[in-house]
Amino acid sequence: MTETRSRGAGIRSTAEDQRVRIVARAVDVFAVSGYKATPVAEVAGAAKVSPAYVFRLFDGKLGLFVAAVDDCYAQVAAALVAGVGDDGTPTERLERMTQAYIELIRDRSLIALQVHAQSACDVPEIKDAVRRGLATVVRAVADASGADPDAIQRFIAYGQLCHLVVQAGLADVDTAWARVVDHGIRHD
Amino acid sequence: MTETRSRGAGIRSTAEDQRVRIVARAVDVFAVSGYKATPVAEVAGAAKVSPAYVFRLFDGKLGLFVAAVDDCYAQVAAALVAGVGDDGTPTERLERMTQAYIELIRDRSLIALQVHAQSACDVPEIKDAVRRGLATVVRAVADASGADPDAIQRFIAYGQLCHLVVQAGLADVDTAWARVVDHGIRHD
DNA sequence: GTTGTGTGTGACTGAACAGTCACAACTGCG
DNA sequence: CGCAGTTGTGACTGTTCAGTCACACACAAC
Repeated sequence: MTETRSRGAGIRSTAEDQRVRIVARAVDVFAVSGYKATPVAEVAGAAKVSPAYVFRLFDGKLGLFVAAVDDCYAQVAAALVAGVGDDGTPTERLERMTQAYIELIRDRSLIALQVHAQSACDVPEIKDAVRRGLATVVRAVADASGADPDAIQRFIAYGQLCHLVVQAGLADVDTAWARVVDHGIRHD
Repeated sequence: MTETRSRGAGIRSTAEDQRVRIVARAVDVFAVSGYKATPVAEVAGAAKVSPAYVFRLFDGKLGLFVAAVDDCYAQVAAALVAGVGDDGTPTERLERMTQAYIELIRDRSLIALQVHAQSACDVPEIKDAVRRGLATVVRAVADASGADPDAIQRFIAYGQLCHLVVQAGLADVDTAWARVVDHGIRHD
């Protein structure tokens, strides 16, 4: 099978392209209603392919969702690392990462998909994907910030708070309690 | 028990008893797989009644889920307030509330259902229930602790971190990154 | 041409599930 | 007794959706 296929590194077939295209759409589409409530046909439609083709390229709906979750966490880790240089104290770097995460809210897909993945952790493969993704993010943040464990834990907790703010749409709730929760987390 | 007397304020019919019985079971059952992935029949089975009866008592599956979420947040708020006296500084009271919340993890239902509710916020009625519940909890914590807004925000963020730890089952992950995330959050 | 390989789909099947409805069984009450 | 109200269910119905499969189309190489 060392035929016309990818010699060495880099050359990918059209199917491989479609796979990444579809995963990219899957992140956005699953972000709306989550794993169980989103039909594969909806992802297929968004990617302009037939549902049958999606089932050919992925190992069932579960395989598609897991691929989307993996991609999501990879994007998050990349965005966090990209948003920080290597100057300043660990605390300052962590602060810049926090701002980078808040910027991520603008496209709420990456946030929402994490929430849906955490919610679907009763499916073992999804729980594994969440653990993998979390490991990626925590390690990336630790490496790029050099902060101590307690500070990193607070950073993750603050991220989780952002998830709540986004999902509940607290920006649209003009009450004292809502302002307590989403203080400092500004988004359109 | 007392006969089926009921005139004037508060009709205490058997149906009302069943309603609260069923909601109690719904909290536990929905906590496993969430709104969309849990059939009403499963809740009915757990409550030892027929699915048809559940549909009679509640306004569809959505009404049942919303009732469960409301009950869940009420229980959480009650547990937090119950776990704290009125002695010590606000910071100390908040610390005791944090411990009370960690105790709640023992029965993971109340935690898991919150996650599922947040995940299902694309359904307007569920988003409203989450906002209501959050309002209840934040106000209860603010009143009972007397802490300042920033401290309360940190408390909520820490709660959200607990949700992640429980859903991902980090207690079963014996790696450095997992210990960073769940440090201080001990549960069986 | 034919043969082979990879991309892509229409048309199906089968199961799960929300919601309904007619009807049973029990309870007073006149 | 018959009548009315309330609790409770079995037996449906219609829909949605995951997954499959035979087939079509493209493009090589021979």
